[in-house]
Amino acid sequence: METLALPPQATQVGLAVDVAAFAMHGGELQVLLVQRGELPHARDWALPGGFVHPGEDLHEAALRELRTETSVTLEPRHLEQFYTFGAPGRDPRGRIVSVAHLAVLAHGTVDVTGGGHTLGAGWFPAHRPPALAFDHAAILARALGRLRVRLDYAHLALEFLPDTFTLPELQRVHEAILDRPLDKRNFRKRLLAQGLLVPSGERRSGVGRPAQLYRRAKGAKAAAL
Amino acid sequence: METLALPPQATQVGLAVDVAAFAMHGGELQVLLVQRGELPHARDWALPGGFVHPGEDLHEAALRELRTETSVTLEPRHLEQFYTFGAPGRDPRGRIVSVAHLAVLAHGTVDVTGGGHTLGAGWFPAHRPPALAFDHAAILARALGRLRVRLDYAHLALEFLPDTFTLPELQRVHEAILDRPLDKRNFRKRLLAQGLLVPSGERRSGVGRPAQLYRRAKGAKAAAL
DNA sequence: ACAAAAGTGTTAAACCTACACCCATGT
DNA sequence: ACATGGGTGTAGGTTTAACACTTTTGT
Repeated sequence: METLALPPQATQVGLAVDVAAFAMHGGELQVLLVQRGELPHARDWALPGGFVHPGEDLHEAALRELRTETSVTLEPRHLEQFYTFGAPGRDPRGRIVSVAHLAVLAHGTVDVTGGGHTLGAGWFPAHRPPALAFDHAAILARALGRLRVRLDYAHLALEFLPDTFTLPELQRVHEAILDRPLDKRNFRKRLLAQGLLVPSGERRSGVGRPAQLYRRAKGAKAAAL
Repeated sequence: METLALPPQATQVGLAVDVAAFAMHGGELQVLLVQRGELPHARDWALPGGFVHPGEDLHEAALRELRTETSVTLEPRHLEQFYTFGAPGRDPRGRIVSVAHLAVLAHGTVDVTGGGHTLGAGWFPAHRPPALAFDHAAILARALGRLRVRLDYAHLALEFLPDTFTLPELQRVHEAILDRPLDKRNFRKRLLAQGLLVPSGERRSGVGRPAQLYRRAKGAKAAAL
């Protein structure tokens, strides 16, 4: 079987992955961007990404690009392919098809620096990003849409937080992703009714009344897509 | 810009599209399959698909493969990319990445014959398909999942029917996609409450009381994804 | 007249939304 | 004591699910 040849009509294209990686910082939803060091679009900001290696899975490639183009070394809490961008003119270097991925990074993934052939890396407000290279603005917009859908559905909001967290913190994650305020009482009722959260100790924040800490209930895994 | 070269690390892969095309026949949800005429998997059934041409959009490629591998000449009523399959070992001929598409064909698209290098084409029960080539069983399973999600959401069920249709016919589409029975009264209430359907003339079916015909309300376009 | 499929309403439970005040802590 | 943010309940409207009989036609 290994000896079968590709048929002649098989278009060869460059295969890339791009990653829209999100995290919460300062109560805001932020997206991780890198500053390109090479043409085309040198010095422009872009989503981390690059070419898939031979024999490498798409998922692995996305993980690798995240690690090598930024200083992020921990595994993302969530990584999911969400759309493939393949319009013929999208990259001036030729036919390059990019499989876009959505990643959620653990809380505390703050320090990012460039790696590989990037000039730097940084966090930017996900809903108000700077100008982006290629068609990355469209990719980011679609990533945000997918993130919104996943909120209800799976328990993806928890992946933005440490193992233990307070309900107000979780609410801020939801609000940041939806980009609108939510009612505190209704939010609590809904989340606690789902039975995925169990209380633990107590905690004092810097200011105000201390909040109850929760962790995800054992045996609560994210729903299938 | 056109003169920029692909960087050396750009893996070249074969780029393909596969199409899971659905229609209703005999009250059942059916999927369109072709019988392969070439190695690998000669004589096995597979989703229609093939290599993207240079300069061709993914969407166009999916339309073309549908036309040339089967006798389907009308535009699909719906065509949407839903997932990209790129595991290194999925095709014995080498690294081939397939962007999978979901299509809905108009009611009455019955006669299908093979084209191109296929031995034939035919309709099969979508929920109980025959053995399929490559990883096409996984592709089909995911297509069915997406179809289910789109039911609620957009008004995709209407695309399975002719311009005018009865409510029991529409209900059968929903039931076929969900693969479970629905309550007649609740179904009607829900659908009519959406205000997307307007009644027209009357119609007699072969047997039993004739059913009211409906058409989609003017100005009701499918919701965005 | 009978067989076959279309059509029709009500009720209970669950869910969603809006809304305002008291509580526990640090300074 | 006061500023800060955490925590709590209720009522109205909407949505969902379960459920059985009558109507219209063709044979």
